[in-house]
Amino acid sequence: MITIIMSYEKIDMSKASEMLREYVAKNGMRNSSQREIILSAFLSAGKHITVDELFDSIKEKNPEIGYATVHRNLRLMCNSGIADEIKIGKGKTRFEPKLDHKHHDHLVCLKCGQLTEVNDEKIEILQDKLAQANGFIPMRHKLEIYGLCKKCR
Amino acid sequence: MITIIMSYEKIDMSKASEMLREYVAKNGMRNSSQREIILSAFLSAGKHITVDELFDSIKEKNPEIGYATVHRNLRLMCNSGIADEIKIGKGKTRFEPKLDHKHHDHLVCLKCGQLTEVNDEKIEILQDKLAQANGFIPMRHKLEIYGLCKKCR
DNA sequence: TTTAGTGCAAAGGCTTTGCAGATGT
DNA sequence: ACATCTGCAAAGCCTTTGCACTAAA
Repeated sequence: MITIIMSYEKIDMSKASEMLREYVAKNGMRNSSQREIILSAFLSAGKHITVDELFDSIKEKNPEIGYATVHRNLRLMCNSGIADEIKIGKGKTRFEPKLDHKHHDHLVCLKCGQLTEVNDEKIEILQDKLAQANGFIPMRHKLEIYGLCKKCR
Repeated sequence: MITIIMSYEKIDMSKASEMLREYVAKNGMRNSSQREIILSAFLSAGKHITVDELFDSIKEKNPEIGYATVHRNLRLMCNSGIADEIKIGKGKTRFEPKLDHKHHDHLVCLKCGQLTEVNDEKIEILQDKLAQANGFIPMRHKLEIYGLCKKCR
């Protein structure tokens, strides 16, 4: 079955917040008000966001938060399993929420740059087989299909 | 059918050279001895190579060739269809010969970083279907499977 | 000759880090 | 109090560019 995911499901903020606290506690780290602001801004961004974009969106209400802090916390979120880092083509590194957000692949429009999330179980299964046929233990994967989107075709 | 490509087929140097000359001629560009040296070094490198690695390998015999020239010519080769740029994970940009080298996907070992090239027709077909089901015209794609290779499992 | 290519060094763009001061615990 | 986190600025790292010079055509 092919599933097309056009936009994010609502992210469970309290669960994400809890996961982050847990990770922070386990690793002898501390909480901070900035971290919560960044987490909240990231989860409500609702798209594949760059560090700059997130920084800018936070700057509006919290101009005291620095770029490095945003960057460091984004990395922390990746480590704690809340966020995923995606690098597509020559574009900047982007981040997306991982929690309550199933694995998916990306359709990338070469004209307008639109990112659409898609998923196909059959492909997932074949990918695992392909890896195993080469004595490889697959753990995760990344599929990007480049072309022209509905609007640009 | 699953095809596992462990290493490069022999690259046809004269054909690549010809293609490059053609591209150069069409675009009102000129030839240069450096370009031929870089092309030759690139084609005989026989692996996914970074600009630095290529630069270093050329430096041995031709220390007068600059980094920028290697970089510029690598880009030129991409534009002329001889090379492909690949960006995997957080690693540096790598380049690989495209000519006489079929489309393939990559298995990336998370432990040792080994890159293995693989291909599966069925996946290719499903990918096109997946894209089309979303009104998308697929043109090319990139699949990377991360995990543990034979040696590291 | 004319103009693209080269080599050097410097500038860009993004990511990461050092450090002094602020802040959780 | 003590170690982490923050904010700033500076450093890194890789890629790209400006410019005077070299060399194809």
